[in-house]
Amino acid sequence: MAEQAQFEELARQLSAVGAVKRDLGRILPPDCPTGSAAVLTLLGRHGDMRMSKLAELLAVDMSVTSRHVAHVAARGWIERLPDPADKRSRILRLTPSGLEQLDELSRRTTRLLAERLADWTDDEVGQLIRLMTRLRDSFGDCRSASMRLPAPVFEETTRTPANT
Amino acid sequence: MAEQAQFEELARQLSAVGAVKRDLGRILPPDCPTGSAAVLTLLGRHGDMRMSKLAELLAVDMSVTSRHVAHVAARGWIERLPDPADKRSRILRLTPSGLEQLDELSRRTTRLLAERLADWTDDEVGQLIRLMTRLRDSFGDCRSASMRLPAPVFEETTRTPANT
DNA sequence: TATTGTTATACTCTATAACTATA
DNA sequence: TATAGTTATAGAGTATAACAATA
Repeated sequence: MAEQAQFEELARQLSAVGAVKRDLGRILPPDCPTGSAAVLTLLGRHGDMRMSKLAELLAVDMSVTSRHVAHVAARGWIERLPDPADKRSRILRLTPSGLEQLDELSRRTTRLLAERLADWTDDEVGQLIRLMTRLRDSFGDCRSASMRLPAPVFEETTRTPANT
Repeated sequence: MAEQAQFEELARQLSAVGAVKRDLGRILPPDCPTGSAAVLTLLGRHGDMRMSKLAELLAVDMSVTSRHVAHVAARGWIERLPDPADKRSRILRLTPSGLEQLDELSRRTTRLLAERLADWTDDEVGQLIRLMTRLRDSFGDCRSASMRLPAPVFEETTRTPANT
């Protein structure tokens, strides 16, 4: 278990990484903000899926997902097919146009990262990816269906909750 | 130099880490959104500073900084002292009340991270911090006064800009 | 009655531009 | 003329709640 000072520093770095995300967002094509880019990326990586699945992957509320999806659908980058198994549901699928857009996103993002991380080794990038993925898992496991942990216990915590 | 697939994956993870940030934001005290928390944290870590310095550390426009600062100042968590060296400038300083608030932020954040990262080793957390810090530096160096690189060159790029 | 998805509303963060005061 | 900071305005992301259609 890490020390408190480390957790504070990690929180700081998590806050600060927003600047990097904004830099990446700034180079996106017009009409394709970060929310749309995330939708296209996830559809390209995981293939066709329903709204609810996409919302889970995005880790945002389905109302938010609905907005993003409407945006990319309006531009013809995805189509919303009826789900034969459930008429309430809709299957999301990238269109050829969406694939092109996704390629463009990929080119721009890759180019910026290659430029900025020019002095990083392959291994360092891999390490960062691995740790960020694990960080996400450590947080996401209590959201998704996994939930294999019985719920956090605070037996040893005599400290007051300090809930203001 | 890393491969393209790695950069794509890194971009994806950077996008996804937003979920973790939102989780951290949700546990903040009322009246203290993430912007305010960032201001308090940076003042606590770096001591008194001017608006412009804070804006640089936050890596956001000074207009944004001004808003956040106004918010925390209105709640008495910081004071804005005149700068004897420059009447246009203002020195930001945490108040005792601000220090209390900062302690509360620290407790909440640390508690959540300790809970979620319970199975992480001290070394793993340290690695993640180190790599995220370096990532930020790799992006930030072209923003701050450093600017030691002569500017990105695209001599070899025959590819069209594709500025759609 | 519960679930999938949409829409309306509100809040936070951010950037650009116009403006004030001072250097 | 240039810089430090503020304010007005606008755009994007997100969450909650109310709602429609279907399971």
